Amino acid sequence: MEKHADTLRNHGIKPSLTRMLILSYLTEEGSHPTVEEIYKALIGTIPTLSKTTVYNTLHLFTQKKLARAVMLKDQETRYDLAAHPHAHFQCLECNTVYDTSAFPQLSAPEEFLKHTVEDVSILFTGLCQSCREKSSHIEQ
Amino acid sequence: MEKHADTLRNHGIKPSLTRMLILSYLTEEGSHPTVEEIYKALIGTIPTLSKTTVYNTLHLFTQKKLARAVMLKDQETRYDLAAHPHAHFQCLECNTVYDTSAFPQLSAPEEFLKHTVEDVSILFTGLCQSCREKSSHIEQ
DNA sequence: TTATAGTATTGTAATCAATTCAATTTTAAA
DNA sequence: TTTAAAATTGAATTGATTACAATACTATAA
Repeated sequence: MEKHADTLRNHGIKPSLTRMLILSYLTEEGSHPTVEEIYKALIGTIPTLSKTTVYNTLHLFTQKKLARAVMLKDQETRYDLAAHPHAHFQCLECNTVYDTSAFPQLSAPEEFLKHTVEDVSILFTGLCQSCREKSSHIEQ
Repeated sequence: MEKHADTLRNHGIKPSLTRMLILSYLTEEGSHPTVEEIYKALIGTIPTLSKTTVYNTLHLFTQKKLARAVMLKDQETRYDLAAHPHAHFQCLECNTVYDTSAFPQLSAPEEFLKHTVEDVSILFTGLCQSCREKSSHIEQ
């Protein structure tokens, strides 16, 4: 837990219990959770937790570059730790999101060099293995 | 206009006037418009146009792979023609979106090869030239 | 032409993620 | 302590999107 406090301090964030638990969830639980998921996971531990606090905290983390908003073909925004950049693959059939461990090598196009590029996000979409197998079954 | 009708037919979409005008807007007007922008642009020409129709049409276009939903750090979904894939740069300060003409060369990571990758979207984020200049002015 | 079925369009109501904001609680410093 | 600043809360609101039932349009066959 002290590890999380340090991480927060290192990013210029005062380590409250709520913040440590949200960071802990981002670190230890499954990737790219939504605000709703985080809220539901922590309301048992922090009975007074408000969803607004989860929103506030994730905005703060994102601003301080501790977390990153992952944009998917989805309604809800999802969050990842900024320390582990990875590309995503999202199945358009079942909406499951898969991660890469490695981040594809990619440099910014020349046209963007005049801007200050701080981050890149890469999203592959298509049909996942499991959905492809299911649909080929049906068609036969 | 007949050109647009052909494009629609080629994608298995029956060419109604509304659909042609929406396609025309996507083709000729600025990139990645929102539903709201398309609606406002066309309500003068089609006075009975409903926003639901714009939503329906864009869903249809996307499904038929004529258009693509562009995911940005934004509330509103934006749409582009699928025929012109390009990466985007979005300024986190002013939210302006810049395009590339060229699409960065990028192959799917090995871990994704078992899935059927149909599309890739790439989003660079940071501070655009104009905002960087503005903010350096202020700080001096 | 008329009837009919299928498709497209419309508008209202509902949904739901996200934000606003004022009130309350907590924390830390004087 | 006292006080000010920061963090958290919750209710109300916003705004994009969807659901859905009603209406309008289109095309084909009798």
